[in-house]
Amino acid sequence: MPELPEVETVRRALDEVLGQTVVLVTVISPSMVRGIDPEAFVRSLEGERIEEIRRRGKYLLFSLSSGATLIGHLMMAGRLLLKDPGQALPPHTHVILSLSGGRELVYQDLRHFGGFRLVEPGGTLPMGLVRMGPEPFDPALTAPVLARMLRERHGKIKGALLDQHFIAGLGNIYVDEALFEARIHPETGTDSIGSARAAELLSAIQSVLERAISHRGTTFGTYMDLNGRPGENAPALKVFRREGKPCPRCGTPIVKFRVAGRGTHICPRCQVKSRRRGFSRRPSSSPTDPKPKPERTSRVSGGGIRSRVKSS
DNA sequence: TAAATCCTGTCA
DNA sequence: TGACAGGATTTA
Repeated sequence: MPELPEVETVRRALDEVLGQTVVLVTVISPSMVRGIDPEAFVRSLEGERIEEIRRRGKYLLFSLSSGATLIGHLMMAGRLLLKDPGQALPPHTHVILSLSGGRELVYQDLRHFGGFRLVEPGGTLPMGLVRMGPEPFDPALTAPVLARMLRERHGKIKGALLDQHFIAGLGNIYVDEALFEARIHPETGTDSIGSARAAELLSAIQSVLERAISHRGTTFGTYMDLNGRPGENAPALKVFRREGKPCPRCGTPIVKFRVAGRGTHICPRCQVKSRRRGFSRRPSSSPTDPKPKPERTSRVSGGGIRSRVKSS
């Protein structure tokens, strides 16, 4: 599934088409063009030169000569492919951009979840893009900043990391990997992660993503890069889709369960729910244990003091 | 904040 | 044959 490393891999390969002009647009599946009439999409896009291609979170943004922006999202099964006109169209092809360089940029999507938008200058961007959280490699995202973001949020850490408004670019694979790397249980409350562990988490997120980018992404099923090559990061994964296999750190079998509606993989020994002193939960709670009782008193509100004991 | 939803191929 | 996979949007 394309997450930040996969989309970044595609973006880098797309440098090849910079400066080229879109000479012909073929929309095979009108539903893959969103927020604009497909005929208007074709009319507006034809003749545009591609000036710049950026990535923001999991979005691809093509800056065009008129000032408009072509926005693409691969969602789960979308693929961009650069091919010669003679080559057969791959199955599930929805949109084709024929480029002045002689090649064709093909969008295929097995599940019809992804697609394109075209935003005119001054037009409204998709909300997901407007409200996108910081990039994981943004220098402004320091450990203290992340620690504060976590303190100000409620809910499970996995839910927060999957939320693009919280932090951009992570998906199920790299959230599981980063939490393993940082030894944090995915159901840990965001507001119980202290500054030290927030710093470990940020560094885990960055190293997991860096390694995946250097391997040109992770391929399990459908993801391929612009030239049809699979990514090579799968063997570097330590917990994702490795249930039953030994934890690379301690040998304990990896377990899979469900958090935030997603399949979640952890080492039950390395990733414990809470390590805070003074809050020792029942001796050994396994991830599949049903919660005995919420035992949550109403949250402090209305002038309550939020962090009185452990200020960072 | 979190669950339901969209979609279709794959696996049990 | 039905559960499952999953990112973003919508709904509660």
